[in-house]
Amino acid sequence: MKGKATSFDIAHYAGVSQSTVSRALRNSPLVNEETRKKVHEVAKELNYKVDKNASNLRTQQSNTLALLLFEDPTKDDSQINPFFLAMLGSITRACANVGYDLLISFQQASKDWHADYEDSHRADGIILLGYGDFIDYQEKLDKLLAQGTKFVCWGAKVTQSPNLSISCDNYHGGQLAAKHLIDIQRTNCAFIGDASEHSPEFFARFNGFNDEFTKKNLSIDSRKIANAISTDESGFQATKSLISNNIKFDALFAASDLIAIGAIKALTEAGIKVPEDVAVVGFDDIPIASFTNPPLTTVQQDTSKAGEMLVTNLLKMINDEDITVNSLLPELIVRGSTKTH
Amino acid sequence: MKGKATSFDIAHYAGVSQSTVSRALRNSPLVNEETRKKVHEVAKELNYKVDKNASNLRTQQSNTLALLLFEDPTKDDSQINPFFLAMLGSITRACANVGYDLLISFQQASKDWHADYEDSHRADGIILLGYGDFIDYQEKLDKLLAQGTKFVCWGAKVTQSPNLSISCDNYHGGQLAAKHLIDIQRTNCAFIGDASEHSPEFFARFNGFNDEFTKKNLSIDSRKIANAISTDESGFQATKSLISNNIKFDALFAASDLIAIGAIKALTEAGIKVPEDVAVVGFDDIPIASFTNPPLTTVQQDTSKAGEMLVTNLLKMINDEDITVNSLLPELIVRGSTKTH
DNA sequence: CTTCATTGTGACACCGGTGTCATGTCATTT
DNA sequence: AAATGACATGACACCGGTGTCACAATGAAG
Repeated sequence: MKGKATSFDIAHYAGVSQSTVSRALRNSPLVNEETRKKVHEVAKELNYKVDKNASNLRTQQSNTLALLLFEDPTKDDSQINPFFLAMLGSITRACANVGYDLLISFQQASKDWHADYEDSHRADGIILLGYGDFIDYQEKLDKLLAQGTKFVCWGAKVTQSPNLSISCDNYHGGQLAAKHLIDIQRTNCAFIGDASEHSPEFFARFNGFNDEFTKKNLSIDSRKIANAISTDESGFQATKSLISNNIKFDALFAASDLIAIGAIKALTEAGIKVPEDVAVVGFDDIPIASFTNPPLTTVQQDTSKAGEMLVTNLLKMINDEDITVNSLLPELIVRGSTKTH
Repeated sequence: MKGKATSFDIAHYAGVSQSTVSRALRNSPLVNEETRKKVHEVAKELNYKVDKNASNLRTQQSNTLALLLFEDPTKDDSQINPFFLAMLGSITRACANVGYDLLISFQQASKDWHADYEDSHRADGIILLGYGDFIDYQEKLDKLLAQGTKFVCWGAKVTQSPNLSISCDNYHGGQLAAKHLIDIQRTNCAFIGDASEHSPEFFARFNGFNDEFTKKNLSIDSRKIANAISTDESGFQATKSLISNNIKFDALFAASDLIAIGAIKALTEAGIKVPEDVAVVGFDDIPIASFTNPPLTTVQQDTSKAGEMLVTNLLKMINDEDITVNSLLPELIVRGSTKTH
C-alpha cells in the first residue's frame, strides 16, 4: 500500500462515495446502519485515521489546547518549577478526559509570545501558567483579550476580566499560615517572597498573612521582608541576607516551597535550627516538600482540581458558555518544619 | 474586521496576488525585496498568522512531535514520576530549539494506543517514554514498526531495531553503584527493583551491579533481591518485607530514586539508620534526591542531554537520515546516604 | 395513480494555504 | 532589431476532509 489511506480509498473498497465514508465514520444518523458498519470495517482494515489537518481546516477548530509555561528568566534552564510540573500533569489528564490534545510550550517571560497558537489555528484556546513579573504580563494579556483569544490563566487576576483567571485563594492561604504560626507562638516572623503588585499571588499570600497578624494586634516588621523569586536559590540568597544583616526572627513564611527550601538551607548553614530556632512554612506543597529535612509545613494547593478547572473553564469560554468562578481552597499541611516538640 | 485575516486579505491590501503573499511570508528568494517588505508589513498590521492546518495539510507535515508517557498502572493518578517530568521538560526545550511543537499525552500502559498521533497527521513523529511491563510494550512497538511510524523511545532496547531507543548506559550505571559500595566496604548488599526482562532497564542496572560484584569475587544473595516497580510506595513495601523476613544487609541498591526513597522510609521506620547501618544508592537523580534525609547517593542520568538526543534522533528518522546511537554515560553522585563518616 | 414526505446517497464547493506552470517585463547579447 | 535569459508575479490545481444541495428510491397519503 502506497502511503496512508484516505477516505477515498475507504470509499473505493466499501463501494460507496467518499461523502458517505466521512459521514459513516462520524456516526452520522443520516447513514444506513449497514453501510456504516461496512465502512468502519474497511477503515479498520486499512488502518485508516482521519487526517486532523484536513478536518481541522474544514471545521475551523482543532480540538487542541495549548499550554504556555512562563518561567522566571533567571531560572536555571534545566529545572522546572515542580509546582508547574504538577499542574502540567493534571492539565494533561484533564485534557485527555475531555478528548482534547495538549500542546505545550515554554516561554521566555521576556520574549514576545503573542497568541501564536490560537491565531494559527493550532489550538482552540490557551492556558497560561507561570509566576513572573506581572506588570509586563498584564500588558500582553490585554492584547490577547483585545484579539478575542480564548484563554485562561492560573494565578494572577486579570483585572478587566476576572473570570479569566483561576487560582487558589492565596489570601486565605496566607491566613492559614499566619494562624498556624500564631498558634505555635511564633510571632516574630519573616517573609520571603515578593510583597508587591509585581507578583500578585505572592502579594495576596503576604496580605492574608499580614492581615491575620494585624487582627491579633501583631505585625510583621518590614525589615524582615526579603524579596525573592520562586527558586530555591533566590530563597537561599534572600534568607542569607537577612541573617547576615543580623535580623532575628523565630518564624519564616516563604511565598513558595522552593523559596522555603532555599531558606531552610540558608538557616541550616548558618547554624540556625529548623524548627527549634525558626519555624518555616512554605506554599504549594510540591512533592519535594515532604522529603525535605525537616519535612516542610506548607499551604497546599490542589493541583489536580486546579488543572481540571482550568480546562473546563477554558472549554466553556470556547463554547461561549458562562463561567462560574471558583477559587480553590488551600489547605495547611503541618509537617516537621513547624513542629516544636 | 470579521474573523481572522487570511493570505487573501493580505494580498488585497498589499496589492499583490495571494501566491506572492505566501511566498513573501516564507521569505522565498523568488520574490522581490520590496514587495516582500510590503507584504510583511501588511501581515503584521492585520495580525496575520499562517493557518497551520492549511499549511500542514498541503505540505503533509506538521512540525509537531508527540510525546507519549506511559505510566505504571498501579500508580496514583495524581503524581507523575519526577524523572519523566524532568525528561518532559528537557524534551520540550529541545523541541522548541528546533522549531517543533510538542503534543503530550498520558497513556494507560494497558490501553490500546496505536499510533494515533502520527496516523492522523497530527505529529511527524512520536517519542515514547515510560517504565512499564516491557513484554506487552514490545508487542505494540512491533506494530508501530510495521506501520512505518517514526518514533523513538527512551530506555528499553527494541530488539529488532536498536536504533530506535536511547537510554543511558544502565549496565554501566549499575557498575558505578557497585564500585562505590565496594569502595566503602558495604558488600552485603540488597537490590530492590525488578531483575527480569519485564523491566529491561532495571535488569541492566542489576546486571551491571551484580557483574561488578562477581568480578570482585563477591555476590548478591538472591534472597536479598526484592521486586518493586518505580514508586516510593512499592520500594517501601519491598524493603519492609525484606526487613520483616529478618534479612540482614548493610547496603541497598534501588533501581530508581523513588524506590530508594521508599526504602529509606522503611529502613528508618524499622530503626535502621541510613547510612550508618545501611548505605543506600538510588538511580536517576531526580530533583528530590538531594532533599531527602539523608540526601540520596544516586546514579545520575543526564535528562537534559537525553531529551535533546531523543528529539534530534527522531528528527533524523523523520528525514531518513542515519542515526548514530549514543548511549548516555551515567554518573555517580555521592551524597549523605552512603557517607559513613 | 399521482403527490408528497422520508431516507440514503452522491456530487460538489469549500477551508487556507503550497507548489507548479505560464506569463510578462526588462536588461543583455548577437 | 530580434533573440535570449533572469527575474517577478499571477493563475490554478491540490492537500483530505466537511457540509450543503440535489436527487433517486421507497412508501404512505389523497
